[in-house]
Amino acid sequence: MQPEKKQYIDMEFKHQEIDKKWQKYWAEHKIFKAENKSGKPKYYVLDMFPYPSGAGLHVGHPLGYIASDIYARYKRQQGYNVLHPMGYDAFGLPAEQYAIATGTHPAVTTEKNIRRYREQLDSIGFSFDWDREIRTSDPSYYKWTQWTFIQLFKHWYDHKEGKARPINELTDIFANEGNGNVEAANDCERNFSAGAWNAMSEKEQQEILMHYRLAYNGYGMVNWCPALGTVLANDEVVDGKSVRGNHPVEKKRMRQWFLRISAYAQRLLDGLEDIDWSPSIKEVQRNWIGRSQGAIVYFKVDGHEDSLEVFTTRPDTLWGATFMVLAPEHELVESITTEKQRAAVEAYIKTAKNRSERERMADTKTVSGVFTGAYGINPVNGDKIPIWIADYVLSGYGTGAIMAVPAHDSRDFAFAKHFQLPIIQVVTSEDEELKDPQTWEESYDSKEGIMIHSGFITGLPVKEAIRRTIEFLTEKGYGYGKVNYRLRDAIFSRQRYWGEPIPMYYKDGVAYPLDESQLPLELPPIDEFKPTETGEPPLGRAKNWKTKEGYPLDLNTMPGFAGSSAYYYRYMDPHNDKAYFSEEAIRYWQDVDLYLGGDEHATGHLIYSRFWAKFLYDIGLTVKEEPFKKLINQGKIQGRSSFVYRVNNEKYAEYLLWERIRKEGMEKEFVRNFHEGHRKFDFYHPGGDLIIEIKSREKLEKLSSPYEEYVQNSKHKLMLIPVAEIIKDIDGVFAKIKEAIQDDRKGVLIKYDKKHRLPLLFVSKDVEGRKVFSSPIHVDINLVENDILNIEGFKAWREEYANAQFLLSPDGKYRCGYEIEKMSKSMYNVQNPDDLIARYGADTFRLYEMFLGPIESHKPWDTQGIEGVYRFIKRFWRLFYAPGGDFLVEDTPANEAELKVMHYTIKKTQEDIERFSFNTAISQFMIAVNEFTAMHSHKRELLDPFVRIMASFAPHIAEELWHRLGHAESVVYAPFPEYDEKYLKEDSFEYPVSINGKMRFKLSLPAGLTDKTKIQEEVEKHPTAQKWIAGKTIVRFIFVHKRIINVVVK
RNA sequence: GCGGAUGUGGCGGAAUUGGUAGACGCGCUAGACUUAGGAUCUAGUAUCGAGAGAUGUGGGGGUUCGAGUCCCCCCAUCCGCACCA
Repeated sequence: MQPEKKQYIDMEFKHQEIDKKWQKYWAEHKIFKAENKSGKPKYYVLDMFPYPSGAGLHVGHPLGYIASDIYARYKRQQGYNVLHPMGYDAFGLPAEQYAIATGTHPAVTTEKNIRRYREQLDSIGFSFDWDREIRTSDPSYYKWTQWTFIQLFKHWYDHKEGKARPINELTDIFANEGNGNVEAANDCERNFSAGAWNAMSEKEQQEILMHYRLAYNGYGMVNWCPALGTVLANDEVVDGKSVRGNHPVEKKRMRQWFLRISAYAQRLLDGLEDIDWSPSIKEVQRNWIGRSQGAIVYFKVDGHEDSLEVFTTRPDTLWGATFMVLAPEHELVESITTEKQRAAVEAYIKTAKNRSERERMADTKTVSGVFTGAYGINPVNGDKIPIWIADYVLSGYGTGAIMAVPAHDSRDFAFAKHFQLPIIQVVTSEDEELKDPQTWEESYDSKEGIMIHSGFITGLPVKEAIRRTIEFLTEKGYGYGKVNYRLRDAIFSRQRYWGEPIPMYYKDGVAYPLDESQLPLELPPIDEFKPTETGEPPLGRAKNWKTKEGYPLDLNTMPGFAGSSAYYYRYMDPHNDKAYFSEEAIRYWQDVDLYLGGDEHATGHLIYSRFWAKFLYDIGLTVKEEPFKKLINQGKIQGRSSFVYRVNNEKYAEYLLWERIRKEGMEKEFVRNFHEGHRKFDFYHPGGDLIIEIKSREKLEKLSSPYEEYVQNSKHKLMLIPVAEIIKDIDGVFAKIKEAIQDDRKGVLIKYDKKHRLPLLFVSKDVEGRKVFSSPIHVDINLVENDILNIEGFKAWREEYANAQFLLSPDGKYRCGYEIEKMSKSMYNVQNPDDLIARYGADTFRLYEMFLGPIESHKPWDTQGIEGVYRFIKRFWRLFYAPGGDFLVEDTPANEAELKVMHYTIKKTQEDIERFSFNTAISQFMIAVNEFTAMHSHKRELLDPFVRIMASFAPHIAEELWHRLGHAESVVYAPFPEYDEKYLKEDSFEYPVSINGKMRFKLSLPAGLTDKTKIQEEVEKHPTAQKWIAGKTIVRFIFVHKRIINVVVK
C-alpha cells in the first residue's frame, strides 16, 4: 500500500511547492522575456515603479501590480508581444536621512531594501521581464537622466513653431535680428538688436540665453525646507509643509536650476483630450495648469512715467473698476508711494513680510491693506482711481497687480466695504431691479448678463463685451488679450546627496554643461552626508569635485521626479550604452499602452513625465507625444483596525450605581452632578440630605481633610465610596446608601471600608452602557477573528494586560469594535503579504486582492474574506483530483449544459478582463466551479479551457494543472479560448412577468417566440396573472424579447 | 467657496444598453459527516409580516408600461484646488 500513499501526497494541492516550482521554471526558461523584434503586435503594460522603503510591501502595494500582471498575462495569451518591466525609483530622502543618522551609505540601504522587495515581488508570481530591470540610482541609468537635462539646457521653446528648438538656432536669430520678433518661452526683460547682441561679451550672451533655455539657472522664490536642508518643487509642498516628513517650508529667494515646464502649459492641457485617464485626474491636472483667458491692461499712474500692468479675465468690467491693488512685493510700490503715505505703506509691507506663507494662506478672512497715495488712470474712461497695496493680491500670479471691480468680485467687494471705496455695477441680468450697489450684502456673480454703465459696450452680453473690449484695448495700445497659467516652472536643484549630480560646471560664474562623453557624472564618495560647515550642499564635501580642467562642478543633485520622468522609455532598451534607447526599440514599442499607479502622483510624476515626453518628442527622439495611453489609478487598501474598550473605572462605578438606582425605581429621588459652591458631587439625595461621591481610593485619601472640613461647614451627610467597592459589591454599597438616607445625623462623613482592589478592565463592544464608561484602544488585528478577541493572546500581547479582566458579551465572548483607517503600524492593522502567501499561496492572495472590489476604488482589507477565495481554489483543484488523490479528468465529450457554463464563463471573463473588472471575473470563476462541482463535471473538454482562462489570475495552480493535463509547454502562451455563441443559445427563455411594473411570476416561453398576441394569451392563462388581472382590464401589454413582459392593468 | 468622485443587506461588493435589485464572497443561523478541523458538505439569510402581501438602492420630486441606472432639487462622505484677479 506504500505507493498509494505516495500518490495521495502528490495529488494534494500544495501551494508552497507549486508556487516555488513554477516561479523557478518561469525564471529559468525566461518565459516573460520580451523581444524588441517581433511579428506579433506589441503591448506595453507598466506599473509605477516603487521606491524601495525599509518597511517592505504591505497588502496595499501589490494591488496595482496584480491587476497589471493579469492584464499582461491575458494579452500574452491573446497573441501580443508584451513588455511588462519592473524597476526601482531608488534615489530618495529616507535612505539619505538614514545615512545622516547612522553613516550607512544610502546605496547600501537601498540595495538591501531592493533585495527584500524583489523577494516579495517574486513570491507573488509576477510576469516581469527582469532582464530589463532599471534602478534610477545606477550610473548607467542616470547617465541618460543627466543627458536629458543637458538637452533641456541646450534647447529653447519657440511658440511660433510650438516646439523646442536647439539653442544655436536662437543665437543665429539673435545675431541676425535681435530678439524683437522671437516668440519664445522666456523671462528675458531686455530688448536688443542684432548689433547689440553681437557686441555682447560671452558672459553677457550666456546670461541672456539663460532666460530662454528649457533648463535654466536663475533667481526665484523657492520653497525652502530648513529641516530637510533643501528646496522643494511645488508639488512636494502641501499646506506649507513638505510632503515627505511634514516639515515647515518657507519662501526664499535663491539661485536654483529650473525646468521651463510653463512653456508646455498649453500642450499639457491639450494633450489631456486624447488620453484615456480618469476624469478626476485630468481635472486635477487642469487645475494645476490653471489656464485663464483674459487680457493685459495698462493703467497709467497719475503723475508718473510708469504704468501698471494688470491681468484680468474680465476686461468687460473695466468701467466698474474703482480702485487698484498691488501685491506688497510689487516692484513699483516704492516709486509710486507718496511721502504722506510712505510710513504707513512701509509698516504694512513689514508686517506682510513677517507673516509666513502658511499664515497668509490660512487667513483669508481678515481684510487688510493700505493706500499708496497714488492714482491710476482707467484707460477706458480716464477716471482716476486710487492704488492700494494688500496681501490678498499675490506677487506670483498674473502681474502682481489687479484692477478691483468690487461689484462683481467677492474679495474686491469685501475690500471696498472695509475701506469704504465706491462700488459700481456694470453687469445686470435681464429681469433684475437695480439697487444701489453700496447697499449690497455681497458681490454679484456676473459670468453672464448684460453690460450697463459701460460706455460703448453698454447693452452687450458679457461674452461679446469681452471681445469688443479686447479689440478696443489692442487698437489703442492700452493692452492685449492674454492667456495666463498657474503652472510654475519646476525647481530642479536639491541641496542633497542621494540624487543625480547635475552635470554642469562653472567658468567665470557662467554655467556650462559637461560634454556628453563625460557622462555619467557619478556621485562622489563623501565622508558625511550633511551639508558642509559653510552651508553648502553635501557635495561640497567631495574631494576634487571639479572638471579635468579644474572648473568647479555644480553642488546640487536632481529631485526625485528626474529619474522617473522618462524611465518608461529606458525599459524599451535598458542596456543601451550608446543612446537612451535605440530607434528600433522606440519605433516598435512607441508608448505605454496601460499604466497603473496611485493617484497621489497626479500633479507630480504624471505632469513631469508628460513634459519630458513632449520634449523628447520635440527633439525627435520618440514617436508619440503622450507617453501613457491609458492610465488606471488603483485605489488604496485601507486598514480595518480593531478596538478593545478600556473601562474608566470611575465612570463605570457611577454608571453601575445609577443603573442600580434606576432598577430600584429611585431615579426621581436623586440628583446627578450636584453643584454646591465650587464643588461638584456625583449624586445627591435631597430627601435624605445625602451627598454621594465616587472616587478612586487614592483620590479619596488625598482629599480626606478637605472633605472633613466641607462636611462640618455644610451640615450635609457626605458618603465617600471608593470605585472598587461599587464594582465589586454593588449590593453591599446600595444597602449602605439606603441606610445612610435613613440616618438622622447631619454634617457627617460616611466612609467606607476598603476591601477590594481593581484590575485593569476591558468591556466588550455590545455590553450596555459601554460608550459611557470606556474608551477605545487599538488592538493588534492578529489577536482578533471575526471581531472576537483572543483573550489569552491579548493578555500575552503586553505585560500591562497580563492581569486584565473582561466584561464579556451575553454569549460569553469579547467582541471588538472596528474602524476603517489608513493601514499603518501604529494602528496595528497591517497585513503582511508574506504571511498570507505562506498560508494561502500566491494564487489565493492574487485572487483575493482582486476580488475585494473594483480596482479603482478604495476598500478596506477584510482579514477574514480570503478564506472564501481559498475555498474556491481548493474546489477548483478538486475538479481535477478527488480527495483520495484519483485523477478525475475524463475524455468523454461534454454535454450541452456543461458547454453552456464553460462558454458563458469564457465570454463573461473575457469581457470583464477587457474592462478591468477583475472582481466580477473571479465571481464568474466561482460560479463555474460551483456548477461543475454540482454536475460532477471532470471533462477535459471543459477543464482545458478553464485552466487557460484562469491562468492570468492564478498562474501557479494553472501551470501545474496545465502540465498535469498533459501539456509540455507553459500555459503562459496557451491561447485564451474562444467562446462559441452556439452553446449559449437557449431553446426557451424564462420571462419575468410584471403587472404594473412589479415582478409577479416567471413564465418560460420558447426563445424564438415573438408573437405578442400569442404571448399575451399564454400570460393570461397563468393563474397568478388571472389573480392580478381579475376585475380589471389590460390597457397595455409590453413584451421585450428575451427581457421582460409587463402587463398594465387598470 | 469652486471642481471631481461616491452613496445599494451586518460587511466587501454585483446589476455592462432604462427591463427579475442584492450575483459572488465574508459573516451569521440550522443541520450532516467525522480521522474533532483554521476541514468538507447541505439548507437558510434585505426589511416588516403567521401568511397573502407590503416596503426597499442617501432624501424629495419628475420622465417612463417599467428607474439603482435618465432629468431637477437637496443631504452626507471622500479627494483635489483655493485670496488665481
